[in-house]
Amino acid sequence: MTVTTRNKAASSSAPTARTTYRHGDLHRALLDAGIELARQGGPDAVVLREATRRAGVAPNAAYRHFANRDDLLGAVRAAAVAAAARSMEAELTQVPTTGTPTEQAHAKVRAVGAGYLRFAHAETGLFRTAFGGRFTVQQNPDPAMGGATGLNPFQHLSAALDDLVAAGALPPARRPGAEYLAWSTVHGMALLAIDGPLRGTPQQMLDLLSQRLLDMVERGL
Amino acid sequence: MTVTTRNKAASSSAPTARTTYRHGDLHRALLDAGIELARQGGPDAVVLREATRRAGVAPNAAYRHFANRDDLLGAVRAAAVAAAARSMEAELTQVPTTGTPTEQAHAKVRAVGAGYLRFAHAETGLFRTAFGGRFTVQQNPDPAMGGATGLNPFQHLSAALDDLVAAGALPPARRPGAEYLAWSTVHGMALLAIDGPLRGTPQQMLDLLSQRLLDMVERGL
DNA sequence: TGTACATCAGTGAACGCGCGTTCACTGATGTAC
DNA sequence: TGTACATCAGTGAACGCGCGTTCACTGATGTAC
Repeated sequence: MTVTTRNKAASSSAPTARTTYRHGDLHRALLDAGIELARQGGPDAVVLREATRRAGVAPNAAYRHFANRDDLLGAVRAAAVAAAARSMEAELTQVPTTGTPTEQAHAKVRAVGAGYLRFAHAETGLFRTAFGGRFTVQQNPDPAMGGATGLNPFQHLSAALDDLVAAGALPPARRPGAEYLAWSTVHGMALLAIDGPLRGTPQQMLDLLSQRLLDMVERGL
Repeated sequence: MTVTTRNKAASSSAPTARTTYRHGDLHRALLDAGIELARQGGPDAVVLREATRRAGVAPNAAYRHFANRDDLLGAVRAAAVAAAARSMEAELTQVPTTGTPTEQAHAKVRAVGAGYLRFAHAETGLFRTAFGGRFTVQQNPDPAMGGATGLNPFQHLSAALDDLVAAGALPPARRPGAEYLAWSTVHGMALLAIDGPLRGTPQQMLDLLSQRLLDMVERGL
């Protein structure tokens, strides 16, 4: 590989000096920079000029790859939603395959909720980017919002609730709309812990509250 | 009343031309303008220059009454929290005084939750100002955040849960932290309905979901 | 294999915007005598 | 009751900031011959 080869490897968001006139993969670099900005400061921190600065490029170069600032933010948001999906998947893989179908189904619902809360806590900036301001995660979504399994967070939750019905642990009559009841609950707690009165609460206490919250959902659904 | 009398009546936020050099009650006028801005556009819309514009005054005149933009926003936020408290109180007065203590206690908890959700829906901008970004509503709060009864939203919820324990409908062991479980639930639904996937859902459907959500909380606590 | 050329990714300079905030001021008001 | 004066609420002008975005450009790259 010669020095003047298209530096596809230079796609990191670090402001390393380019050796080539062309960047190589500026689209990716801008997206990565945007994701990093969102990680640290939430959606408002996704500033087009700052992303180009980090990519080591003139501000207007971004317009070769994104229509405008909103377009970049949308791409960052999709990445954030996908990261949330992956967090859920990480919890889902921990669910033991032993136990009755009912136990497994309950464990899956808890895993989805726990993954959501864990993501909110561990990646506050991305969480706020994904679910903070105006957002939509539909049933027929942007594939960019899926995790490794291709399912987005909403779909993971739906699948878990479907399992609950299949296992006979949730009356079918109560199934419609149950996503929104469950989602409301964890969403609210996530936000109270990030921005609200639970901010600064010790992690141990938050974990306890989260468990009680998931108990409440199981019992209440 | 002569023309040059201090126009204390001119404290509305309307940009009516002043007849006097002094404004009369600019503090109030700026606060009212700020509240109106928050009503329409949430916390970010509380722009100091716009508030002075609406008060018919030079931009820097605001600094006679507020330390800076954040100070004004804080005052607007307190007013928004107080408005939320009043919304809860409006629901609480509807609770019938007939019925067993247990029934009444349950009804009060529902009323507090319903007031919160109603406020979020009816006054979206104020709701987001009060509970949208970083916020705190403590147990020993700014009295400016209380409603007509002097209690703030958090205190209303706490009182309702205390009643539930007193009526024997909630085991005392489950009382600590129950505020946060209940609050999470309605907070999450409020936000999903304002900014999230439930945005645009018909009011009828939202009311139904809200009732099911409150059912879930009652059953699950 | 070498050369001419079209493409288009990134450059450099500039724009208008609205914001929060500071400065030295002016003039209406209320008070002390 | 009238007058001098201190107070301080609101003025007018200006600042620096960083943003998103547009313009005409330049020069590296890949391709057609």
